[in-house]
Amino acid sequence: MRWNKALIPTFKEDPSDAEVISHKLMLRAGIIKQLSAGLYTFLPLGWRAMLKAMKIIREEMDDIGAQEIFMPSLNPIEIWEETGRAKDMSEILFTFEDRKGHRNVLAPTHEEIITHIARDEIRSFRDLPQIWYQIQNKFRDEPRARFGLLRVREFLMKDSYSLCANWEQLDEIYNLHERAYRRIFSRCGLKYVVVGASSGLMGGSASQEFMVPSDAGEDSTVFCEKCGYAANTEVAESIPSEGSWVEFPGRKKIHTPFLKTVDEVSKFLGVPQNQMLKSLIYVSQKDGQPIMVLLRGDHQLNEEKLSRYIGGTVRPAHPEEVLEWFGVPVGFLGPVGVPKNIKILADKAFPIDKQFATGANEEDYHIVGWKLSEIPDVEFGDFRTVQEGEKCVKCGAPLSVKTTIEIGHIFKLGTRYSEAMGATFTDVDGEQKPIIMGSYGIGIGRILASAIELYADENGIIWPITIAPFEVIITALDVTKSDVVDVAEKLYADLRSAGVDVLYDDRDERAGTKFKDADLIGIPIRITVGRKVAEGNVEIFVRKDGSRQDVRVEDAVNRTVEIRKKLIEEIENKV
RNA sequence: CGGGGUGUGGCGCAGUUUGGUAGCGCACCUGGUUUGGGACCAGGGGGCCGGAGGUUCAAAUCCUCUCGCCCCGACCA
Repeated sequence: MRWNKALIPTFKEDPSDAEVISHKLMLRAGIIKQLSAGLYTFLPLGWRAMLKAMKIIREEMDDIGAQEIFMPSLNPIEIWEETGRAKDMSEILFTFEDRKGHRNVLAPTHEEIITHIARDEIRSFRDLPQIWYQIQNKFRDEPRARFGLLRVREFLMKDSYSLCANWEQLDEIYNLHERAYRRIFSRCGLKYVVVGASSGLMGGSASQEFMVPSDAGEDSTVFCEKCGYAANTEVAESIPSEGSWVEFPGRKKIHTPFLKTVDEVSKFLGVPQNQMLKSLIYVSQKDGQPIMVLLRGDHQLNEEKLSRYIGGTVRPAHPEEVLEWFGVPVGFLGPVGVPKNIKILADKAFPIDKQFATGANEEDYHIVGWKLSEIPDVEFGDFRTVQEGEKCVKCGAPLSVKTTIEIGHIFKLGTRYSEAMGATFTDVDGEQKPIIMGSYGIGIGRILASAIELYADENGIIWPITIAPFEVIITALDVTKSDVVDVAEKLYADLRSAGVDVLYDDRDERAGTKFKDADLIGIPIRITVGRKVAEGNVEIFVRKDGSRQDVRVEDAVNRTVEIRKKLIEEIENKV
């Protein structure tokens, strides 16, 4: 491609409404252009990088025997009602009526459509297993699109689905995906970790996420440096800190006017924070019933864990609701003497035989000296969020918590969809059984964003060569000089013949502009054709390490091909 | 959805407090001088100031409503 004729709108200044590095650089480098909140056009450079990533994905998917298909994004809502997800996902589902008045959805994912195909086409265990995948735009009405390509409302996803006759097959195909995903992300030049995750709205048994550690990430992941344990905080476990505990001579009610927070009350009573019992009220979205959750005062609730326990989403109760149900304002709640119909859950990190201090269910009063073992009908579970520094459950080393970008997610779905939609097959024993499914997603735009987050420097993007929009840029300085142009043109033609992706900067711009632009858009190898052609030389510059070398014009193509090969190998060797 | 911010040529911003009909830098066009890290000189084009309504002789500026975008909190590739 000749830059002179290309659409590569670069900017010197940071755009005002970008926050994270990848977003700023993608806008500045002419990779993407925003249309509206969470909607972006991929400009030529961006789309070329996307195509590179897709090529890698297709190769690896095809390699595990997956078959590429293409499903409609426009779906009648009825199919989403069959599985109940029209309701479960209603918050993020784009829906609208067509001219006949039928309700439609723009698909946020494709389990339903896959199951629809499967229930018609799969008859026998002999038809299984199957892996079907597609690369398709997904639509999710995110409450808050942000951070450029990291969180958008329409995005390109590679999604695959496995259909199996038994659980062993599912394990096998799930593992195939895990391996394929490792290869895909490694070949895209990313650094990532595979972590245990929650299956959330997808349902199912096991799930793992592929995470790129980055400050721009929106997930938080717990890591053990020592043994390698890693899990999304939604599912992560840890050994809580010991805490310190005081003895109360007996049960007592204490006047605590205006003292509401754990911090205030613990100071006033002289009780360690960990010995305070924090009583939170949540509401089950399913039946609207209130739930009381008890935690150590120094711990934080994890809503995802709670909703998994409940089997449905939850929300914090409004203060008015609390007043209505308990007759006291938040801040003075406790498990002693709550109305009978209220479900009480306690986090297992609070020792059952230790005395606690908590609200008295009476305004301006707290109580001390009770134990959880004395509270009737309490259910125990893991409801807390792991905190930095707590001990690893596997090896006891201190854990760290980092933010991460989720680039891939694999799920063992089981029979949730096949049962809901009647997708069955005849097994060897002649029985009709629901197909056992798995689903596996990759956010392709996030691959690009992650690469930029990982490798950019103060001059701009540094693409891993495997997903770079171009592998080589020829920077012709002073295009008014015929010897420069002649050499540049010849290199351009010869490199393309050698199968190299080349961008030829043939613009009549000053050297500084061209160098800055080349750095900004992050092309891995730059060939500078300038005054050194007088001595028969050009310069080869490697973006990644800043190395430069002068080579004879006649050796330039070979040398460039060698460097390109080396850069690719550096990535491929890590696979 | 709640809270905060912002909207002025393609981009980044000033002007709004104190109404008088729009300005700066980058980019763009013409000519010239320059030419290995975002040049310089001269000239030029482009915006009725997010939208609607109102107040006023007069509105980017004041009032009302509305929309977009960004940021902070609950979801996901």
